[in-house]
Amino acid sequence: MRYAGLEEVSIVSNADWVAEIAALVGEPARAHMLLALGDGRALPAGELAACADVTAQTASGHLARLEQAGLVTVVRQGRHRYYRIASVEVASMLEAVMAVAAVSPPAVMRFHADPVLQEARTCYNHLAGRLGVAICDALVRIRAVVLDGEIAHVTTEGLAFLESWGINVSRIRLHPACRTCIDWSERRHHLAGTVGIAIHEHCLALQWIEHHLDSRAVRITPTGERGLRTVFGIALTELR
Amino acid sequence: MRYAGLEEVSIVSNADWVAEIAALVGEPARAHMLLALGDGRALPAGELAACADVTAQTASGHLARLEQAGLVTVVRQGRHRYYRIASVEVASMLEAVMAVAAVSPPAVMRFHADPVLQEARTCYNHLAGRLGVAICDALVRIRAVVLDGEIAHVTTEGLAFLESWGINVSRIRLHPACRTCIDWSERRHHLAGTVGIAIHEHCLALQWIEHHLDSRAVRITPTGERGLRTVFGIALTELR
DNA sequence: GCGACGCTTCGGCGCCGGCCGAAGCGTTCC
DNA sequence: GGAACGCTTCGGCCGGCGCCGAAGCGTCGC
Repeated sequence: MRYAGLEEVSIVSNADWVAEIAALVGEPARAHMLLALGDGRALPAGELAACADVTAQTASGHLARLEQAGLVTVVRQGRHRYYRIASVEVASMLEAVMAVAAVSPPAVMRFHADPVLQEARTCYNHLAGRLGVAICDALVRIRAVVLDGEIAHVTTEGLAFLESWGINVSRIRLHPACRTCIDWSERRHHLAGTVGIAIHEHCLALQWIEHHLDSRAVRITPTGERGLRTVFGIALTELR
Repeated sequence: MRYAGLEEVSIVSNADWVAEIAALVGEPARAHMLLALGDGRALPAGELAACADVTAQTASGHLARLEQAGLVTVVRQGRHRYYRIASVEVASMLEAVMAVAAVSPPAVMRFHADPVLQEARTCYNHLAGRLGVAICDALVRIRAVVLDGEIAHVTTEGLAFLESWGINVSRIRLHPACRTCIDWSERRHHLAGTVGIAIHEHCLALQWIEHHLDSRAVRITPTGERGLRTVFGIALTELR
């Protein structure tokens, strides 16, 4: 039966294109390179080849395909070609695949809970891992934030707290809520969106964290260790 | 240099697992079957084989791999085996891949804008396509909802509107905000999360929409056509 | 100007995975 | 009880893809 011109139509070619995009990620060397770029940085082709443990020729071929499909962008700088994740959509897709990988059944569970990435890392533009989850938990504990499914609502106390910590909350005050990510390593939530990005950027500005040179892992500095304990009540030992 | 026991460690085995999950989606026959299940329904293996245009043996092998990896679950009912998407994470991953596929560069753009799926479909548990986007736009127009990146905030007027339409807003009132999805077919937002689900379920309850028997497409009934015009100011012609 | 470096292109090889025909198992209907 | 149906398992074939050595191009440092 038909309504208003609706017809029964196959979704064939969309599935083919979805398969093509997923297949680009579904090859270990390419996945390594994409995840290496996962924290938003730009890396040269040689370094990506090393990440993936393949030769420059192999890496070059893979990167060409990723670029043609729009998953990465490339900028030439002298003899170097710097690659980066092309869009937030691509980064989100990688996190989504990781979220699925993290909840795979124990029988085939081979997802390596890398202690360093579990402890603190960036999730494209915000903090993730145990640090990200601990900050989220601390904000919930002091009722700065209320979790509701995939949304985190910032309370009036929360705005005051963030402001006293030094974050400019003028934009957050307009819409005191943000997205959360399901953290694949902890299987709990960390803050994403406007609040998550603001916290990440503020931790960098305070030099509480440093970005690892060649990994998504994030280093917590001694200053950061003290600050996390003082401001959030987070002991570094609880992140290990 | 090291801080607090942090060590430089490769992310090798995580990438391998991400590649394995993505590769499961990255094969056209499996992608067809997964997308066929994308609206949350359960389908028997034979029907999935037909969706993917492969024999029962081929479909059986693919489904076994999907089940082993935890992407689908299976329930036996007599001689039939009914498969469904295993979790919200898997559904989100499929949407994330589709979002990337939709924004691929024009040079390799082969994503088929299926008119039926573009018009109205379900996105796992909420409305998507032109209908989903039109409802979102209408709510923004009457200031029932304010968009802020990936978050949609429900205003006081919005709560009143939804309540007068017949939705129980007691839960939404607690946290008047929800997630949005980037609609791959329209490249604009539609409402997901609590509000998106509530709207989808209410449209079903009012019999404004019907689920298509073997597709993610959603049928808009004559009752729905009138209701959409009356309540939301949406003409069916603007959805075609 | 020349050598070194970063990276790309070309061509070839080997392996893996998707396919289906045949056979088999469990369930249902007559 | 036997035929039909839904689906799984087995075995084999074939095409595609990932790999790298060799060669080449553009850039940079001395």
